Amino acid sequence: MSDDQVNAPGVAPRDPVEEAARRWGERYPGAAGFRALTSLVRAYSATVREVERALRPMGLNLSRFEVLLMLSFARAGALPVMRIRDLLMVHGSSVTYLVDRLADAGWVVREEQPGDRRVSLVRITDAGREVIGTAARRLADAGFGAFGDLDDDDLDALADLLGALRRPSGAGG
Amino acid sequence: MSDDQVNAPGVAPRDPVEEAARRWGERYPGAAGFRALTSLVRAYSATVREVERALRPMGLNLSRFEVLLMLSFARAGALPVMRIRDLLMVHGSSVTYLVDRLADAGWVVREEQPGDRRVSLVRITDAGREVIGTAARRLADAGFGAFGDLDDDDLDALADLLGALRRPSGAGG
DNA sequence: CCAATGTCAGGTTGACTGATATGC
DNA sequence: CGCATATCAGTCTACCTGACATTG
Repeated sequence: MSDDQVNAPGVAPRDPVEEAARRWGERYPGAAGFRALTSLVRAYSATVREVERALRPMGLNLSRFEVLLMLSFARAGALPVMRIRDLLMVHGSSVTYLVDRLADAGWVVREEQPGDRRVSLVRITDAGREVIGTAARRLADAGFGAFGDLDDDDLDALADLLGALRRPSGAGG
Repeated sequence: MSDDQVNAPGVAPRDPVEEAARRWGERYPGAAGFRALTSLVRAYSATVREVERALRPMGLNLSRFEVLLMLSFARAGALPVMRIRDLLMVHGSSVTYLVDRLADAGWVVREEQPGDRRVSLVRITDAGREVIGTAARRLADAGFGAFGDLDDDDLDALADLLGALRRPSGAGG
């Protein structure tokens, strides 16, 4: 196994991820885990790049899109900052930053929550609903990055497997 | 599919990703694609957080780990900047930045490539080989984030599906 | 007083764009 | 000359920590 670019007969590991996984297996344990990790990282970066290209003309990136979408899905049309933080699995101060940007664009407003004045409710505006509707359809048209290349069965299987990663069975978090 | 989204009083909320996917399906096309995209984003962020926690004690993060690992896998022990860029699917200037950090730590050195003085070869040092060996075993011990919760069949299936995402079949780029 | 919510300031990371040298 | 390689300057995102005011 000392070939750099020479492929053994019948096998063509031209993909850098497969090549790296093979070399990992020669030296370290957990080659399947390494291959999955590397695939995840590359797929993420390729996908986010595509998705943000589709969103950019509307003044959105993926994080802002997600905040706005969650607000548009909320029955009350508004969510507390802490709730957005939990839904998106980001830091509280990141939510403050994101909401600032969305408020600059006029897509959300902050308001008090009656009954608990510590809470700052983030409410989507009509302009926000308009841009999120356009953005959602554009994103679907763009096939969600490269997800358009997969059929629904593959997409479901992928989402199921990925779901196990964000719900760690152990004591992680 | 399931109509049991009703929240009985006191019942824990369901998975936010599944909830969002359901609402997407009520309004927009491509619910399976949206679900897969959202799962990817959440799984990535949870996984990278775990992985970087495991690497941090050695002064590495995921990007630096990957550069050093690719160098340790290269037969010549060195790669041109452009080759690293292609392997990691990042910008050339990002590679310059990463190599600066690795060189600061004494894990790589830059040298000229004989025959083409435009090219700057990045070579891993003995110290670099030492740290990458330690880091690789620690990462495997840590289960590659939450990948340790999946068996090899699931990991292979996941990597296969993710592999399709980084090899766009369409006219995308 | 203590706990929770949210904002803010300051520092760090790393990715991107665009403008350069430099060499083929 | 065009083209490729790599670096650099400047910008932007988003994270983190810790402090703080406000409220329950």
